[in-house]
Amino acid sequence: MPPHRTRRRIPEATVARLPVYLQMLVEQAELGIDSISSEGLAELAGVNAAKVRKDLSYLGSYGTRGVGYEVDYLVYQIRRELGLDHDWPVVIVGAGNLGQALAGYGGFHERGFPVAGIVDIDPSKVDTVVGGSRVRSLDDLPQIVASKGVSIGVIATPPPAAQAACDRLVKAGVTSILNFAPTVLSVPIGVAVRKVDLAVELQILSYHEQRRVNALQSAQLHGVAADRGRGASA
Amino acid sequence: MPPHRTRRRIPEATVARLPVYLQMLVEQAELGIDSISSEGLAELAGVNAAKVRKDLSYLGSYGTRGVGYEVDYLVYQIRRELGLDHDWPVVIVGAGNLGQALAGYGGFHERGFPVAGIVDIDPSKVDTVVGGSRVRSLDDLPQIVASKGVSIGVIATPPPAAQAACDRLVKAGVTSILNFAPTVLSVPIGVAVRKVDLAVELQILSYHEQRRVNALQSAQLHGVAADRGRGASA
DNA sequence: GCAGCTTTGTGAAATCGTGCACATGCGATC
DNA sequence: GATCGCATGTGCACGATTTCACAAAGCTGC
Repeated sequence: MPPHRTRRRIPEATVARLPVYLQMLVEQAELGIDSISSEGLAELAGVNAAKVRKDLSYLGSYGTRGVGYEVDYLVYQIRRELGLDHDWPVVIVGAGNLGQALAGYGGFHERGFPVAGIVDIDPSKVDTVVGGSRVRSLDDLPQIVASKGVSIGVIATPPPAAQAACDRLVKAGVTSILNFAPTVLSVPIGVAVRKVDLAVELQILSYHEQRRVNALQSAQLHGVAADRGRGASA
Repeated sequence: MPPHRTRRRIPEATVARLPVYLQMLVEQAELGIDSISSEGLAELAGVNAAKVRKDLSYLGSYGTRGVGYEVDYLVYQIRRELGLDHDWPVVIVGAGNLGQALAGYGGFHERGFPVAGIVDIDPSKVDTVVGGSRVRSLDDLPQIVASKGVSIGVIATPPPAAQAACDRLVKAGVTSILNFAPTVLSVPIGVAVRKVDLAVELQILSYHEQRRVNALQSAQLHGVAADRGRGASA
C-alpha cells in the first residue's frame, strides 16, 4: 500500500494562507536563509505564530522542535500539497482591457500557470497578438483545452458574457474557474469557482472609510479628541 | 440628539457580501423589479436565504413581513451603509501592465471610484496617457491626494516597490489601500489594507485540481467508479 | 548522558460565522 | 374588522476558525 497521498482534509482558510507562506519562504530561500521559526514566518506573512504552526501541521510534522523549519523542505512540501510541482496551463476568455493585461502579466507563467491561450468572441480581436499569445476564436476553446491539457479557465469578459463563457469553459472540460466579472456564476457541482471583483474590494474599503468619517464626526460632536481606527487586512 | 448614524458593528463577512447584494439589486431595479424576497435575492447572490436576512438585519429592519424588500429602498440603504452615496476618488501607483489596465477599466468610475490620477516612478512613463489619464510623477502624489481628496490608493507596482509605494501613499494621507502586489504590506494601525493576489487565487484552484487528481487516482486504485467533487465558490 | 533552553505540535477554550426553525407582524381577503 | 397566509427578523445550536497554553522533543554545552 502506498503512503496515502491525500492526508487529512485541509481547512479552506488554511489553503488560502499556504500560498502566502510559500511566497515568503521562496523569498527567504533566495536570501540564503535555510531555516525559519514559526514566529519568523508569521511576522513575514502578517499572521499569528500559532496559526502558522497549526496550518503547517496539516501538512505533517515538518518542523524540528527547538529549531524551526527547513526552508527548502517546507517549500517543497507546500508546493506538493498545492499541486505546484508541475505547471497548470490556463486559458483566458476575453481579450479586452483586463484579458490583455492578464495575458501580458509575466507573473502567471513565472508562478507555474502558463497562458495556454486567450480567446475572444469578437472576430476583430482574433489574430491580434497580446502578451505573446495570438488571440483565437472562442470556438477554438475545446481544441485548446484538449490539446494543452488545460483545467483552469480565467473569465475576463464583460459581465453579460460571463455565464456563457463559463458554460463553454465547463463544456470544454475546464474544472476550475477564476472569474473577474462581477457576476455570480452557476456551475455544475465539482467545478471550483473563485471570484475576484475589484469593485467589491473597493466597496469594502469604502465601508471602512465611511466608518472612519462617521467616527470622526461622532467624536467631534461628543468632544472626543481622537479616535483609534482599526487596521484591517486581507 | 441625532439618530445614531453608526448602528451595530457589521461583521466583516457581511460587509464582504453587501456589495454582491447591491449589484444584484441594481440589476433587478434595471429590470423594473421593485420588490424582492430574501429567497429571491439569495438565489441571485448564490447564498442561503437565512444569511441574506441576517446580513440585511444588521442594517436595520428594512423589509416588510409577508412581502419582502423594496428594491430601491434597499439599494439606497446598502449604498449609504457602504459609503457609496458619494464618489471615492482613487489614485493608482504603478503604470505598468496592470496599472494601465486598471486605469482603463471603466468599471471603476462607473461604480463610484473615479481615477483621480495614476503615478509612476519611471520618468519614461510619466506624461504618457493611459485610460484617459496622464501618468504623473510619483512625487506628485501628495499634491494629487490633497487636491482631489483621495483616501483610497491602489498599488500596482512590482513587488519590490510595493512597500515603498505604500509608505508614500500613507504619508500623503491615504487611509485605505488595495494591494495588487504579492507582498505583505506593513501599515500604521488605522489604515485599511486589502490584497488581491492573482497567483494566490490560482494556487488555491491548483490545490483543488490536485485533490481532484489524487481522488481520481485513489478511486481507480480502489476500484471505485466515480467521485463527487465538491463545488467551491468565492 | 544529563540539564537547560528553545521551538514545535496539539488539546482545549474562545470566538466567529452559518443555518435552522419559528414567533412575529404585515397585507390581503372576505 | 377578524382571519389567513406568507416572509421577515432572530434565538439557538452547530460547525469552522482562531488563539491560548503547555507537554513533547531536539539541540547545546558540560
